[in-house]
Amino acid sequence: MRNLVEAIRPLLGSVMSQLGVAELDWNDLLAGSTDSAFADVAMPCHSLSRVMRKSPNVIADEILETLGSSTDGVCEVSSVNGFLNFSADSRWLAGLLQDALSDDRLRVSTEESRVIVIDYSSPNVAKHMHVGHLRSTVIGDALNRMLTHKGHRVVPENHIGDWGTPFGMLIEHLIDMGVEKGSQDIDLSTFYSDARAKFDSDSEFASRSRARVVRMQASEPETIELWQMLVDRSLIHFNEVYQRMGVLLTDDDIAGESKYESALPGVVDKLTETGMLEESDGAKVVYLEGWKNRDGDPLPLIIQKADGGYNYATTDLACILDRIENVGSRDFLYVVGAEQAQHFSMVFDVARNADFMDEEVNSIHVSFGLVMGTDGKKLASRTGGAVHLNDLLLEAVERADAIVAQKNPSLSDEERSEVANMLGIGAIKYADLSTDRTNNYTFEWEKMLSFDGNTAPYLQYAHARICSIFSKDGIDRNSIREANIYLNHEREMALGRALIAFPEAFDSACSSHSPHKLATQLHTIAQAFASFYEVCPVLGSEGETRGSRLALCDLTARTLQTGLDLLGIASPQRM
RNA sequence: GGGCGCGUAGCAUAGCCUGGAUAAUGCACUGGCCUCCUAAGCCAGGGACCGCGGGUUCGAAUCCUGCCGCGCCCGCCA
Repeated sequence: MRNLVEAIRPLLGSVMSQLGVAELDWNDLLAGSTDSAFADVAMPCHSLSRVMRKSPNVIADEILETLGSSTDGVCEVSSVNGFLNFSADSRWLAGLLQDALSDDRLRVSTEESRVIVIDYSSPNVAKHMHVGHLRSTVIGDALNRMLTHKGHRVVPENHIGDWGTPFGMLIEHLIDMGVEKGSQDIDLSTFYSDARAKFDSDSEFASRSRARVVRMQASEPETIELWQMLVDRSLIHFNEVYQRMGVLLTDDDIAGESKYESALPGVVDKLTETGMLEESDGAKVVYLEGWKNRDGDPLPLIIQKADGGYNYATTDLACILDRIENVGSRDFLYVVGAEQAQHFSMVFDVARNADFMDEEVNSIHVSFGLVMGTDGKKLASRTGGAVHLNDLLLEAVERADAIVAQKNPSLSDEERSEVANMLGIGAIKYADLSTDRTNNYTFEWEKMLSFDGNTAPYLQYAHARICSIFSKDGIDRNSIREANIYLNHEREMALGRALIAFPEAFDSACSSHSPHKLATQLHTIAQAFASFYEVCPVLGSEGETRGSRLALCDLTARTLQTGLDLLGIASPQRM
């Protein structure tokens, strides 16, 4: 109820100055009510007792009296137990809804545009994407969509694991497999583990692999060609998964570790210049204030290993420099699991201390918890290995297909298959996005695909129901953009309140990088709609009521569709 | 041992940043509602010492602090 607070504030301001209360003493008190049963906006007057030397009850009464009729047409005001309660006036609310109705952006404002880099997904070359990449991909993609909608230029960066010592064995394995077959034929499901097994058991293979790493780092053309085959094969796989998921990432967003390889010595040089770099057991490291290891000794961030190789930390630092110097961004989001919190904290510290980032740079680790199985442990396949993401997506669509076939047999095979795709993928994404990302979440098919509760299908169903109203009577949705809205029924008011809160929920979701705040509001809207729809006939009503209700339906559908789209979830017209 | 995070009805969660009233939502449970726009739904009801103890405050799920429990991280992986 941000709008109502802002509408009331000036009215209250003049009253408070009449009563001789300083702005500082009351300004923060006016806020959305904690319980909508009381009011939309409330002001507890208890802390004013000290200033006004009266009881909260008397103060609230006095303010109410002084406000007089100034709030007419905006809200109704009452005084209860030392609280001033403000309830939105139906005409005032209807006015806002009409603004939203005629607005393509549904009253969502844009911010001054910034260039925001979002680091997400980050699968590994020569491996299948697995469940470990799910949350980063889903959350990162939602943030990409949300912040773009908020007016920013988002630069997605997909830091695929495409470099480092494992590639020696991967390339040698590729040679053993018969390169002439072409990269299309590489079977990623066992490629990495086969190579690893050979590396561990076959010393001849292992030494070839080590030699190959050296040749790779020397950019030997033949080796790079083989490496490229592995990358290309993997990109085909990544893109297949991204397309199935409906994720925005493309090959243009690939920023693998190899991209920064040539910049790594420069990072070492720069850190050497600052005098931060120290030597420890042959490695070049930075010691940071406040970090201790298990034994209580200072814990370093390793910049260059004793063997001359580099770590992830160095790549991250090179990447930070690249973003500032080449990408032109000062806002970095890292959508990476919570277990890497310490790593990022240390990298950011070094980057700031070395002046790679000044105070204007916002570098944020957007962390998230684990995907858990119903057994309470980290989700794994029956054999204990990582669950392949593609399998997970296929199963979701398959399960959705079976449900849709049962619930709505009238759909054609083609339409059912489209709908199943939207429902299945939407269900997986929504399950992830609808709870606070910092918590672990439990992966449960039955729950996420249920049509009851805070699930994607429930929201999609609400949207589809509205679409069917319009298609039933062949009403052109654009024709009601200028309709007058009248909120005469209690449930129309409730729906109106839910819809009005959409922009502020979205803003809050953006600023805290928490998609669940948007999801929660969408669920509230869908619930309010279902409740309204039950008792307020739309097509069966007449005159201005019919026009008004059609407008409410259109606004609800567009809000749900927009909101789901911002989360990366499709809204079927029928289901 | 140190650091970070989490702990809210049987289960899953929101609210915590920025303190405010009878702690919100969903699942599950109980009872009602389809000659009527998708019952894939709606309405009503029961169910919570907000992990435990201190402190700050007129007021604490929310802020501070000490415990307890769980998870993750803690030197050449990413």
